[in-house]
Amino acid sequence: MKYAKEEAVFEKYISSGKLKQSKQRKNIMQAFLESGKHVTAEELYNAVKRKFPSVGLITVYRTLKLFCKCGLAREVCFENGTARYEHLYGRQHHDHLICSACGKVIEIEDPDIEKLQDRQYKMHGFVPQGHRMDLYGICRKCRMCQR
Amino acid sequence: MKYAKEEAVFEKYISSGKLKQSKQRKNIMQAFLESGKHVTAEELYNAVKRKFPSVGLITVYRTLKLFCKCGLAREVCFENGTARYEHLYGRQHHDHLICSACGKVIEIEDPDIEKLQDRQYKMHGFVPQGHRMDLYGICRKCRMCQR
DNA sequence: ACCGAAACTGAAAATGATTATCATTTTCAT
DNA sequence: ATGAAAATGATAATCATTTTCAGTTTCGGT
Ligand SMILES: [Mn+2]
Ligand SMILES: [Mn+2]
Ligand SMILES: [Zn+2]
Ligand SMILES: [Zn+2]
Repeated sequence: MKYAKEEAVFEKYISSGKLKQSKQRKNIMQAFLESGKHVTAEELYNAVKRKFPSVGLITVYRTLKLFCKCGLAREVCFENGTARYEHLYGRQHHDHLICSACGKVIEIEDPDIEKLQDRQYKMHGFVPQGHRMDLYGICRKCRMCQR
Repeated sequence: MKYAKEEAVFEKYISSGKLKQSKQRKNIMQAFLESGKHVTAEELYNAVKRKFPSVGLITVYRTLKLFCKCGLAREVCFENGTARYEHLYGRQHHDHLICSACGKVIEIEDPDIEKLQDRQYKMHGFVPQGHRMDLYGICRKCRMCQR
């Protein structure tokens, strides 16, 4: 159905390794695909539990790791320590603009910045492996309300 | 002596609040100023202990927080979760280029990137509060050795 | 459909970095 | 010198994440 492609990616990953399918994994995948962006392991766990009360938080952690390995998810950590997972399938690389007041996250893609980052890699003789750029600020709405 | 200015900043901060001086703080400050860049609380603790075995790790944590508050240090976290503290006094804002293989950290300042970041803030109606940009890659030396 | 090895699960315990508690010690203005 | 306020450090608590391990499930032969 709606997420056939994502499910195919995961199944391919499962069968290409010596991994096995399980209903827990299917349920967690389902909940992940339906979840909003940038979920916490715990948030996803709560979402799954609503429909499938038997799944454990530990399995959610393990399954999120699998999603990352097969390219369906990416782990991102903002300033507080907790890891968040975002959908990666069919998405471009992007960075984040975060409101420190309300936590809203805006995804930004700026090819000009990426070019300049490449310039830095070249200048220092590094082979790029990936980067993170998080811009923190206060959004318009929070400026209106707060004071 | 060598770090008179930094010490002055700290003393001013101490006396302007209702804080008090202590030999532990002096020792930790000493060790911090002499330390390399981007130390861990634990690394600093070990360095201090060599000269002053009585200081506790807890006090190192607390004192590092003070350094951050008075502008002598900045907390930075790279991809592994542990916090690192870098010298901030008399330093410009900068970002980091990190070798994923050997952990080497290169500090980069790129006004062009900063300009583009500001453009993003403006485009989305955010008031900037601070950002982090970490570029991960493999350095030249690591490419030679490793394979 | 059956088997068994290998993988998966989840509860409980372990981890590791950091923080809170609190009784004792130290600082510093009076 | 004195005492209130702050600092210290041992211990215990957090909190997110990982490890362990015994019981359960999957799946490729049969
Ligand atoms: Mn995102
Ligand atoms: Mn630095
Ligand atoms: Zn906001
Ligand atoms: Zn290197």
